[in-house]
Amino acid sequence: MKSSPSNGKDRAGQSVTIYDLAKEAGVSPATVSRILNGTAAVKSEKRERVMRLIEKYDYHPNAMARALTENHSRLIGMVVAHSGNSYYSSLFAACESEAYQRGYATMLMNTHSLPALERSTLSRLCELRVEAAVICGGSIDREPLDEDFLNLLGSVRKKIRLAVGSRSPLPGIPGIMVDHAASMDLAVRYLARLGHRKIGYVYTGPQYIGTQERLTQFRRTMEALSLPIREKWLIQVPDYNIASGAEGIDRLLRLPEHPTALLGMNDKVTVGMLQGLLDYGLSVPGDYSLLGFDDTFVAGITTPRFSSIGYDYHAYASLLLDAALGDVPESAHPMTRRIPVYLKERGSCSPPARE
Amino acid sequence: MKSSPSNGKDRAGQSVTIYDLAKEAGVSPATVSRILNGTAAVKSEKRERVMRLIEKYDYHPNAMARALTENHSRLIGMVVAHSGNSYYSSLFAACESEAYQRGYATMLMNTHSLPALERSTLSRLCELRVEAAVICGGSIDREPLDEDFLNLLGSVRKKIRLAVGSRSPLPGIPGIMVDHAASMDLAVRYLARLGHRKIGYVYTGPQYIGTQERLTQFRRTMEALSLPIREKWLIQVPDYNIASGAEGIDRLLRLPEHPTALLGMNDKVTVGMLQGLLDYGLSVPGDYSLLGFDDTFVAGITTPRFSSIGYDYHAYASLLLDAALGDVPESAHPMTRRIPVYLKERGSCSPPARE
DNA sequence: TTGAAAGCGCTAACAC
DNA sequence: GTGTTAGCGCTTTCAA
Repeated sequence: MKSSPSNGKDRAGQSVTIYDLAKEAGVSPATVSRILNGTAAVKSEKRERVMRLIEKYDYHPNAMARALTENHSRLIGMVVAHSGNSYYSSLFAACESEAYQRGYATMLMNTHSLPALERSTLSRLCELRVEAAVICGGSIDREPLDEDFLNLLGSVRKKIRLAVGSRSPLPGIPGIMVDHAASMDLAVRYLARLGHRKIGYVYTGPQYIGTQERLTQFRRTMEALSLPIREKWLIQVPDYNIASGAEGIDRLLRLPEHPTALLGMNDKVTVGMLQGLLDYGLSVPGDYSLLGFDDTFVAGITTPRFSSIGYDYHAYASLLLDAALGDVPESAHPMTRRIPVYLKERGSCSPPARE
Repeated sequence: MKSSPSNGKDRAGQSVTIYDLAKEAGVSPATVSRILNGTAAVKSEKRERVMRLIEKYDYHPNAMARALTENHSRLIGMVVAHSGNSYYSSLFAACESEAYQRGYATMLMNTHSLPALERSTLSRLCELRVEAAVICGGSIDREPLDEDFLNLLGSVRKKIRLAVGSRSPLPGIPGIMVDHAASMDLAVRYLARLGHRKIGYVYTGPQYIGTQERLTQFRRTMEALSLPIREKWLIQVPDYNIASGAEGIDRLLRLPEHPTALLGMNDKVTVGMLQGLLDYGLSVPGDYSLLGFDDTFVAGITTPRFSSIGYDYHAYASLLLDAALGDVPESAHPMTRRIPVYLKERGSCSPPARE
């Protein structure tokens, strides 16, 4: 027999339930539920009485209990490599806002690109029965994909919907990804249009898909424009950070011959490159034109500011959630959608002064 | 009568339960539960059998159901003003990591400092029965505190533990806050030690507690050191952003007499100030010494880099979670703990060149 | 050691 | 319109 959980006075820390409300209002729990959800018409007199009690006790329905019966949690999990990083935090902010509008709350979890953490985080999300998880950064970006990770994704996908901020790793898991090829094409053609023929590129993480796509496209566009590709000017540095950018410049300037325009893998690397150039007493765009990728706000705070290839985080977030929440049959072909890119000019590129 | 929820073959999308495991292993659900939680000794033979099934089905216990019976969700809510902002995203990253270590998952929600969103967000967290919520930014920082908001906090506090990244707003709600007075004292004394007597300060948001504490301390320390306070050099600008910093410099340079050292409310404002100075063809620290607050990474990417007063985000996060998860009796006196500050030198301050 | 059964707070199917 | 009742998946007495 079901009896009111809090009989008589409230038990400490125990929250009010629909049974409490029902009893005090002299109606059944079902009626309270109907009022709460607008599931069916209820006599306005009773509705009034219940509403007053809801006010009085500042009643909040228990989302867990609700999720248990309705079989949906209204929760979305977002697992990123480093939420402290401005790329991920901007993307998350956009996703959170998208999710909120659709009535979902968002859990954000960091993996620091550690496979063990990726595994346990995904496991936690399964336990929480999130309705979908969005994965950005970490193993998902590796090329080729790690087999263990792929297995993990496969088994997680059986339990919860998944979408990734990368190319689709598996049938049934849609991917949304920046159009890296288009971004590189845009960058190179822009510099070429300014008159540059000698273009250098400082890049990182050859094990990541984005890097590979950009590098490939770099060669393609250079060739398409009949510009010479100098392997020495393609400089691979260890990390996605400022120090690596500076290191890239160091190595570049030691070469006998230099390019007239420079591309940096992302804004952080480009900041390092800029600092490196300035430390050598060189000027931008006087001595070198400089162009970054991602168009984060840092491109606007260096001196000089630098131009950067960017894309719309809100569009990205929106597609990511559509993909995560949408109905993607498990059998669907791997499907990757691309985010379009744009060029934000800030005056760090000009026609080459030297040959 | 209780019967296995998935009788026979798995129903689509329906997940495996302890009943399924129990039935297939030929034990009772209670036994499975005991194995899962190590609540009681179970014959290793049965344990083996169950474990194998857990593997086989990649079983994940339903955290919602568990939360419902155990009456704790292992969830923490973090509500911030703008998670895209590097101050909040760094703080969140630190909190998430702290929470994860303690076995909690974290929900991050943005309020954009909108009272309506603050209210609905807190409401949502109550429904989710998070075990604690941490509030940073928005109304919680206003001085004086809005009465409606205070009421809201009071009623939320009755349902879930609360901690705020500001001063304690109410008995029973602990506050953890940067030691703004100490930070300003450190800043002014540092400049004074370099020989500066004329110090200007560009600040924002006089309706916020941090601003007020800094401004008050600015006057105090200046007085303590017998330095002249010039009201004209205390420049109030509208926003916490780059444009405001530049505006501050504009207004300052129009004055007949100028200070030799400049303080910026936070790093973003300071970036704007730096850009403003450079735009006027002035140099740092040649013409003006410049010092910021928060020591975010932006202080290291401008040219020149600038020194800034900072504090340890991890210590901050750790105290915040201690406070949120700790046992704070509702009757406890308002209690605010302060985060110590440090000075990070990056060469943007030197002895004054002029009088 | 183990199982049966009650209950966590809510929704929904099924009467009336 | 409204109440009764049976779960949702788990933990936890209480007995055995």
